[in-house]
Amino acid sequence: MQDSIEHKLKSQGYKITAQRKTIIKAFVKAKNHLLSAEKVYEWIKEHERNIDLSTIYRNIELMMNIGVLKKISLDNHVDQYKLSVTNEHHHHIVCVSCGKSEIFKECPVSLIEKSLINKIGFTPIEHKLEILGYCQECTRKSRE
Amino acid sequence: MQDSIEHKLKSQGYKITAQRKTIIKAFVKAKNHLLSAEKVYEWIKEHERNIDLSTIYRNIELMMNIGVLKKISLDNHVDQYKLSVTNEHHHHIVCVSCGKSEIFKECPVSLIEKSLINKIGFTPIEHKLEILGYCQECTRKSRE
DNA sequence: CTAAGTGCAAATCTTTTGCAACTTA
DNA sequence: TAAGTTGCAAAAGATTTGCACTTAG
Repeated sequence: MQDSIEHKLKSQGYKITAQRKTIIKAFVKAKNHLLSAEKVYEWIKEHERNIDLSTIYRNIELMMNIGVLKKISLDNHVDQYKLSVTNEHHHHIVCVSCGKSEIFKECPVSLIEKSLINKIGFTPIEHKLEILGYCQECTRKSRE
Repeated sequence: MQDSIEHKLKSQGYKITAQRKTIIKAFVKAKNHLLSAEKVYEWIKEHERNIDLSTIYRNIELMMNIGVLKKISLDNHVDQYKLSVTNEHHHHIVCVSCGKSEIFKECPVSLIEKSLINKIGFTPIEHKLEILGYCQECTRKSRE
């Protein structure tokens, strides 16, 4: 995991710095818990040396660009992130209490709400579904 | 619409001020387009008198609290809002190009992605689905 | 009249950016 | 050594707050 991400960075011409390693490590350790930039910063400050927040933001962006990190914005003005190595389409079940998230690949909501979630003991209290794309008019305009 | 919202405010002991009326009007006029606080501010500045941004924020929060406004956070650090009078469970299809949104009540994603969306000419490019609730552990803890 | 609401200015909070100094390959 | 990266400080952008003044009921 750590290695494969570093390899991916290296293969795209990015340098492997101590800071980068540490930031990746923080996400690997977090497993499926969502981390905000601030949380990453604090984890690193506690477990390793200090890394500037701006460095963390820059590397989070980098990791998103190379496709190993996914952003999840809830409604609280703090972006959260987690590693996402698979290319398969999937969604996340996020615990609003502890921040832990799990991946599910069976997309339709009906499956989710009924069996899938109950099967793992998750108590859904709310779900957000936004479908982004182009409406009829904008689809037409973009063709012109 | 305008009246029913004002009535709801009044019935809960809030005063009907000129500013409040105008803010509601902006959302009513916007129909199903999402509006950010800034957009509301600009619309009002253009069509009516000036209202301070803080007043707009305070009233947006108020309207969310009484359940007539819904917040939709996309990934761009700008909260957007739209009137939501129905109590029925529903989701939104949001055009990333023009900001127009539509409600759909048939929830399962499979329906959405297949027929429903194509039926209305919407071109989905991405969809966000977050299910919020409590994971197994937190569910257990909350029972204790 | 008086509690609620507004405008203004300043504060907060998250995220971004410019730049000089420092590393990695 | 050169291009990429970092830390620091400052900026930016969205949202919130304190407070004196104003207004709806």
